Amino acid sequence: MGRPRKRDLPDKSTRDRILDAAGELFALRGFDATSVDAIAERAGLTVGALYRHFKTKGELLLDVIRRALTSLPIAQHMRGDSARPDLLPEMVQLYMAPASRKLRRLVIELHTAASRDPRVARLFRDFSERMAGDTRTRIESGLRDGTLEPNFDPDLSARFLMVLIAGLAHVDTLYPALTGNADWRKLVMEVVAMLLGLKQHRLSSRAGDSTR
Amino acid sequence: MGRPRKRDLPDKSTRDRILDAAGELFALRGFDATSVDAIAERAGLTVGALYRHFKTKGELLLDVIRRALTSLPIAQHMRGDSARPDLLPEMVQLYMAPASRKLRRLVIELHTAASRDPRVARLFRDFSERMAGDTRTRIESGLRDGTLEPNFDPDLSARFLMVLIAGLAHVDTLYPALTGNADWRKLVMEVVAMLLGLKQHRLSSRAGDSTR
Amino acid sequence: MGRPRKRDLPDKSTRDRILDAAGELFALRGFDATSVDAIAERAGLTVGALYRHFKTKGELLLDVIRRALTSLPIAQHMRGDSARPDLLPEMVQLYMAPASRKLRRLVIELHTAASRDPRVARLFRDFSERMAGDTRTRIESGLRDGTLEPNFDPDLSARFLMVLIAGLAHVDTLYPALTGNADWRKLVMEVVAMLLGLKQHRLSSRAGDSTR
Amino acid sequence: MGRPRKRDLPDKSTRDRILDAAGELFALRGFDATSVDAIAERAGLTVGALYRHFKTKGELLLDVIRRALTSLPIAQHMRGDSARPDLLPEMVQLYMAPASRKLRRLVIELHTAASRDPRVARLFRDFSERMAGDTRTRIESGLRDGTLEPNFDPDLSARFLMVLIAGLAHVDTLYPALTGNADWRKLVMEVVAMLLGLKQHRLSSRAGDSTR
DNA sequence: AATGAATGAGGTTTCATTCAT
DNA sequence: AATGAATGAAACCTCATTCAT
Repeated sequence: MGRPRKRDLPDKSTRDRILDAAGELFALRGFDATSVDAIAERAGLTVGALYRHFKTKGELLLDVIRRALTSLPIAQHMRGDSARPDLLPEMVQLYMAPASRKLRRLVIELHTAASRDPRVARLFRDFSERMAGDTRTRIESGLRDGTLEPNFDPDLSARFLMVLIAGLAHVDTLYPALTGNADWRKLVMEVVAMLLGLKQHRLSSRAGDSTR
Repeated sequence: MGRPRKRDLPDKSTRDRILDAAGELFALRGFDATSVDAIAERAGLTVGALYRHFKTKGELLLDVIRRALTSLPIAQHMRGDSARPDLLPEMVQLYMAPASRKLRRLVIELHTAASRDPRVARLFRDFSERMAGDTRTRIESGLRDGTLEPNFDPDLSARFLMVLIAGLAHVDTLYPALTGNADWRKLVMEVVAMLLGLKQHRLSSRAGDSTR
Repeated sequence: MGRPRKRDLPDKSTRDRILDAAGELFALRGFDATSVDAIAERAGLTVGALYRHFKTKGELLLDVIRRALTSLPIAQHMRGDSARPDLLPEMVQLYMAPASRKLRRLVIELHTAASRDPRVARLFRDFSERMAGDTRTRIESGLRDGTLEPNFDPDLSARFLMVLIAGLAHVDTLYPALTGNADWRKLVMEVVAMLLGLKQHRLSSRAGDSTR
Repeated sequence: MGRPRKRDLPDKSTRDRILDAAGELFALRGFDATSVDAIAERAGLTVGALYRHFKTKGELLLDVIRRALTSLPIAQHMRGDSARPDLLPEMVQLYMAPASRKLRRLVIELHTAASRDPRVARLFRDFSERMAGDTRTRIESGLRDGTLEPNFDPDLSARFLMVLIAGLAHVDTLYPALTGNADWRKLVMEVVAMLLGLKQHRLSSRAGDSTR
């Protein structure tokens, strides 16, 4: 009882260790199926300590998501030069990679959490809006410098991209085989390119067109 | 204790009443957050009665999903003449309608359940494969009779459509305003048309293309 | 619903079929662990029917035991000529046989039930008294005709025999290997013989004595 | 909700309090008929607390029995000098005393539990073997130093003693009056003495023999 | 800042019993 | 005499949360 006798020095802050643990478990088993004890154990401490850092399990979820939304590879990626529209296809590419499986899992959990808890929903909507805005800016920038020839309204295209990403999160559940299928990834990239009006891609799409 | 004296005649079978109640609640609050008591109460029974019809809560979920997968408007829709590829856009249209909100909610719950329970995952994958197969057949049929000029492999296109539908389920969470936006629906339909190679749509897409 | 459409003619009375089923299950799994549904199913009918024959599960246990106490091989055996004391060792012999395992199991269940339910306890005590009385009569009869030379009070010897039988019921749990061990059975028989003062046995006991 | 503000200091460890409570109730009403709530209440806790100490009710039974088997007066008694065979009759004497009623009750419960749960059966068989081995050692020791002149194989005699003890556990159910009967106890002791080949007892037995 | 035993409410499941048919 | 759906109470167990240490 009392403070721990010693312990391998925790290079990360306790708070971060908890957020990491919770994030992994929420993504793995879902919010409801993850017990506070399990989180504490994975973080290397006990419930009591956890409750010194987070008021309730719900708050913890909120913080996990808050952090995920900013540290998500997608979000990170987008923080780059907002004038470069070519980062958009790159981001989708990255997101579809077999290695991003855990990321896709977390996105699903995020959506689920948002559909349950209004506070999460709020956070999530704000994030989604920011993402849509950023994407729109990139499209418009591409339009100005002639890199893109968009077929559709940039705002709606941007939102479509986000919806598509939401759908792609479910690929592992729907068609597990697709993750490793190069043709599949190519198809998705074509659609993205068509959506943005990316020039060289449209050509490649035409080419594919004529061969059939 | 024991049997009740009588009761207002339940026109539907008890089993169906339970499945209805469970379906609604699962869609509304999710599997974990729905208590067996709540289901029983909504079905107008006691828990004990529920357990005479379903071995466990998990089995109940399985049966709810089984039924949903066959009675889902989408599935129903697809049961029509398999030679008519124009049903595909129609189906997507229907799915995006504001009125289908509950349906989209259930689809999310389905995905979540599938990512938790391997048995649900199995059921779901089978269903998804069937849907993909059916869609592919329609595309190929359109290719033969000249209605479609697909740009891509019909099988992959079919799967993309399913992934897109999964994504569209999240529209209410991501961008609630889109549901009522006609331009948005038009954009989605264009993408679908492009995917299938639906002739007139491709032209309209081209047209939009040239105006910008 | 209603009466059954037909069924394989039940040669035994329904009541007996229920008692048989209950007896087997009680012996197998114990009273508490046996559900009324299981009994009904094994008897080839449904709960409702069972409850037409027995008021409660407790009453059913009582009747099972009542019947067991009269139809038990032991009891049957004892019904023979009450002047023949040699039936006593025979009975013990029979009781120890590997084939009587189920019987021993039921005896344990009986004891357990008696230690739980005062009504069963009453029934059981009456039965035990009868058995002790019968045994005492046999011993006294042997004493009169010179077959036996009892070392102890016949009444106490008789009771000791019953206690020993209770203990022997636990052999399968305590030392499963003993059931098939001839030396073991011989030892028990020696003790029984010594208890009753059975003449030839005492000699054989003496013989064994001297060889060691 | 949450932890209570304080409480009368529980001198015993919580774990022990639970084991005590469970032991008493199991002996009193049997395993099945004892609810976890009842145990918790008797131990002065809530169920939740109980479950922090024992994984399931079954594990609790196992631990109760484990503790009983080592702390049982019988087992304690036997831990004494293993060269003193005279402890055996003493132990039986103690076991038959009216005051040992609860002990006998627990022994029955033990047997019942063993016949239900294979894990309990295992524990119990190990214990029984140990007891038999110890008893045999004592008999052989008595044989060497001339205190005993066993009539039978020491190993079988030892096992018979254990079976007899199992039977004696049922005395309260079979013939409640015997517990207080000195003649009865004398008879049992004679049989034990005869079994072990205890010299003076054999003589007294012989003596009784000749007077009849 | 951390421990971990304890609470209390709620979850899923089982089951003896009843009663309309 | 039989069916079997339904009841309601109680069983076992889990878990977020608190608090003395």
